[in-house]
This record gives sequence, structure tokens and C-alpha cells, in this order.
Amino acid sequence: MTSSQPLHLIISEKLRYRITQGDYPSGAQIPSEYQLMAEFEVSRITVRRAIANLVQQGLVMAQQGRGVFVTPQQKVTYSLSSPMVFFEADMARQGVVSTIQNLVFESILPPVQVQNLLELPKRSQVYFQKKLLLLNGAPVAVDLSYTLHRLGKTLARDLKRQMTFPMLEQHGVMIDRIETVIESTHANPEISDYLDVPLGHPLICYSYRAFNDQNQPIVCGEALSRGDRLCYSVVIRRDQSPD
Amino acid sequence: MTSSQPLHLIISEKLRYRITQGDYPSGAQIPSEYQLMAEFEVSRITVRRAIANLVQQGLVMAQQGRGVFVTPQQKVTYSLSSPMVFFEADMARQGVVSTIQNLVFESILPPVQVQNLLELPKRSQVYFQKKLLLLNGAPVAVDLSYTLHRLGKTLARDLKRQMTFPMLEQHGVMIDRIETVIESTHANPEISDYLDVPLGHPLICYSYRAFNDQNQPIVCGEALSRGDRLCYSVVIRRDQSPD
DNA sequence: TGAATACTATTGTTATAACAAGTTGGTTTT
DNA sequence: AAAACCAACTTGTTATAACAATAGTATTCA
Repeated sequence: MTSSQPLHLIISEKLRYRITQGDYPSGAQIPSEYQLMAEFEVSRITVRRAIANLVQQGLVMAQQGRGVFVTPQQKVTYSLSSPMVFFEADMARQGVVSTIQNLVFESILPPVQVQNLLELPKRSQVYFQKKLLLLNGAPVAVDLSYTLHRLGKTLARDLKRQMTFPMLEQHGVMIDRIETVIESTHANPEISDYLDVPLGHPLICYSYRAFNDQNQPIVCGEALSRGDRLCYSVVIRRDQSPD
Repeated sequence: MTSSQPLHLIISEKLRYRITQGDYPSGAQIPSEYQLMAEFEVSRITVRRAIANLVQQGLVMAQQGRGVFVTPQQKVTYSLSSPMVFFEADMARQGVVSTIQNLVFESILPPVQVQNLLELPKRSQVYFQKKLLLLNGAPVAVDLSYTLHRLGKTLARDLKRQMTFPMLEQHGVMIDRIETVIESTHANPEISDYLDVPLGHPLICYSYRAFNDQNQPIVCGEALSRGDRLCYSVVIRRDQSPD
């Protein structure tokens, strides 16, 4: 172990290799800190740093008192191609049950950016909602949305219980188009609590603005989802219409 | 500081607040480790852990011997909506110069998955390419691609110098459609070196498979880009064609 | 005046040590 | 048999300490 690379990186790379080679399969526990200390003849802090490197790469998750386990790799894909298919329908197509858990639902004065996105006059209120999205019962996303006040007020009960878009359409509010931006970001402490991921875990941030059939923006927001559980697909065509 | 939250988290949240409030603007240096030790009356390891939390959240970057600096926040957006616009054209539209730096270009026996994606008989070779994508001279993505052997062989010179798709079309190979999947993942040591990001940094993984106008898959691969520099946008329409 | 050296400041790595907190399995008590 | 207790195991936090490496500035020397 005389090398220009730090010990913690040498150890974490060796462990990573073992994981990718299947020595520690998905869900399996890797050796304890004390076992690794003995094996590699280093201090505990070096072992912990090596494990932290693996946690940061999403290869393992550590549970206090239990041990460090190889994370399962399983993702679902949501198609963003036109024609529009709402999230829960796409999930159902894949045999995945999607549900929500409402966290916050309140009338607020929106940030300026939201006001502009929803094309609202100054000092208009909107309904702010924070909800957890669960797939097969496990939290995979936190959704923060802003809905026109008149819709939020009349549909509050259902908005707290169902996914937004299909629910709006059930009530005759048709969604004509959704503008989206997809980015990758880091989990902050609040989000990492909700989604049970380590601080800094990669998230997909799916920002959206939905327009009704009068070309009026009615909802905007962003869904922060676990990068290891959800991904998006698009088909890009040379021309606008399909073959 | 008597609380149920660990000290390192309390401190990093305070620092994060200062950053978001503008006390330390983009590019500015935050107080040194010793200054923070004095301010918060904690050990150096606690301060370092707090700083590591900020690094993990992408808010700061640490440079040995120099200090810890607030990371600039600047992104470009690539539109995945149809009709197709290639990456470099979209960037040019935004006044951003995109260039590539070839790292590897070789004929290989492809992994089984690639073989299937390109619909190749067993034991066919493909051209594997690894290249760095730079925006305004700064590396933002590593691209790993597999191209049909006959194309790779005849167009090797240009493939090493230019972006793939416009170059193919210059040579009469039309791209009819691209199937994509977007996911979020973590930077491993190799990628973190190429892109100059910390281990575990969130990346967008943009996987693609491009078809020519005979509906034949000709290139597949993935671009791993910095989550803080590049994002994607899509417009989803209720119906297939635009209004 | 420019180059080389020394010093200071700052982050990076690794060690030992101690205590805290959570989990699990075995043993004892009811 | 079920509940409670306890010990062992395991990860989490924080401290002190020492050395390494890098960067920037000041001082010295040719």
C-alpha cells in the first residue's frame, strides 16, 4: 500500500470491485468496520472514509447498528414522449403502484419566479403543495407544486389524495401540454430525510409547467426524485410527426 | 449547540444559509478551517465534516492549499423536443461553443448489451469511442459511444474531431430518430477526474441509440455530464403533433 | 531585477481514543 | 410462551495529534 493514492481510495476501489464482481451481491452485507480494519491494517477512520466513498457512489447504504449493505439497483422509467401519458398511467403500465402522501397544502403568496411562470398579477395567492410520491409504497420523490388559487381551493380534497394531472382532467380541466426541464442535483438534509438517501445523493429534478387547453399555465412545480429509482425516456424525431 | 442534531450538520446548515443568503457570493472563499473551528468552538474534524457536507451538496469546492470556495451556478439547457436539433447546434443557438477531445478510439468486441442495441450478429466488432465534451473550453461530459464498424472505420478521422451526429449527416448518413433515457447517477473516481467534480457528484446520464433513415441502429452510447452544468428540456404534448 | 529559498496559510490524510446510539440474539423472568 | 433484560456487535460523532501536500507571499541572494 505504498502508492500516491490515498489509502481510503485504494480500499474503496477494492471494495467497489468486489461489489461489481458479485462477491457482495445486491442486498448483501459487506464486512464490518473492524473486519476491514483488520484486513487492510488501517485505522477505523480510514475504513469509514472508504465506506463513505462507496456510500457517495450509491453502491452501499449504511445502517447504524446493523451494518453496511449493497444497494439494490432497480429503476422505473417514465416516458416523456408525446403523446402525453401521465405518470401514474405509465407506472401502472409497468405494474408499479404509485401513490401520494400529502405533506403541506396551503394558500401562499408565491415566489416571483412562480408568479411569472403562472402569469399571475402581483399579490395573487396560489396553492402550494408538498407531497411525497411513493412507488409500491416506497418514497421515491418529493413534489413541490404551485396551483392556481381557484383550482386549489375547489379541488383541495382531491389534490391531497390523488396525483394532480389525472385528477384535474377528471374535473374537466384538460392538460394540453407540459413544459419540462430535467436536471441532476444533490439531496439536501430535508430531502435526504424524506427519501431516505444520504446527503448529497443524486436526484433528478423534473421541473414542469402545465398548460390547459386555453393555453393558460395552471400548475408549475418540481419533483425531486431519487436518481436510483426513477429515470426518464424521450424519443427525438427528425421531424415533428411520427413516421 | 445542545441539540439532537450532530454538530457537523448544524454547522453545515448555518454555512449553507450564509451561502444562499449571499454572505459568501459565487466564487467567494468561505472562512478557513481554523477560523471555523474558533467560531464554532469545535474540533477540526467536525469542521471538515461540515465542509464535506457542503461539498457533497455542490455548494462549495475545496482546493488544497488555497481554501474553500462557493461554486458558481451556471447551466445550459439542451432541448430534446422534436423536431431534432443536435447538441452543438442547440448550444450555438445559446452562444456556447462546444468542442470535443478524443480520449479513446478503437475497434472492439462489444458488450452483449451493445450488440443487442445495435442489432449485430455475434462476434461483430464496433468502434468504441471515449471523448470529453467541452463547453466554452471546460469539460462538462464524458461520452462513451459504440458505432457500426464500417462507419467507424471510414469516418475515424472526423469522428475523432467532431461531434458524431452532424458529422455523420455531412457524410450522408441521416439520423432519423434518437431514443434516449435520462438518469441521474454518481461520479466514480475516473469520471470525477475527467470532469473535475468530487467523488459522488451528481451526473446526468443521457443514454442514446440513433437510427438512420432505414431504421437501422447505427450508434449507441451514453454521455455522463455534470449535473451542475447541463440540463435537458422537453415539451410533452397531449397529442402527437403541435398546435 | 529576477530567481531561488524560506515561511506562512490552508487543505488532505491518517492515527488513537472515547463516548453515543441502534440492532440483534441469547438469557432470564413472569 | 411471551416479555424484559443484557451483552455483543455494529455504525455514528467528536476529540486530540501528527504529518503531508499545495499555494501564496516574503525574504534573500546572485
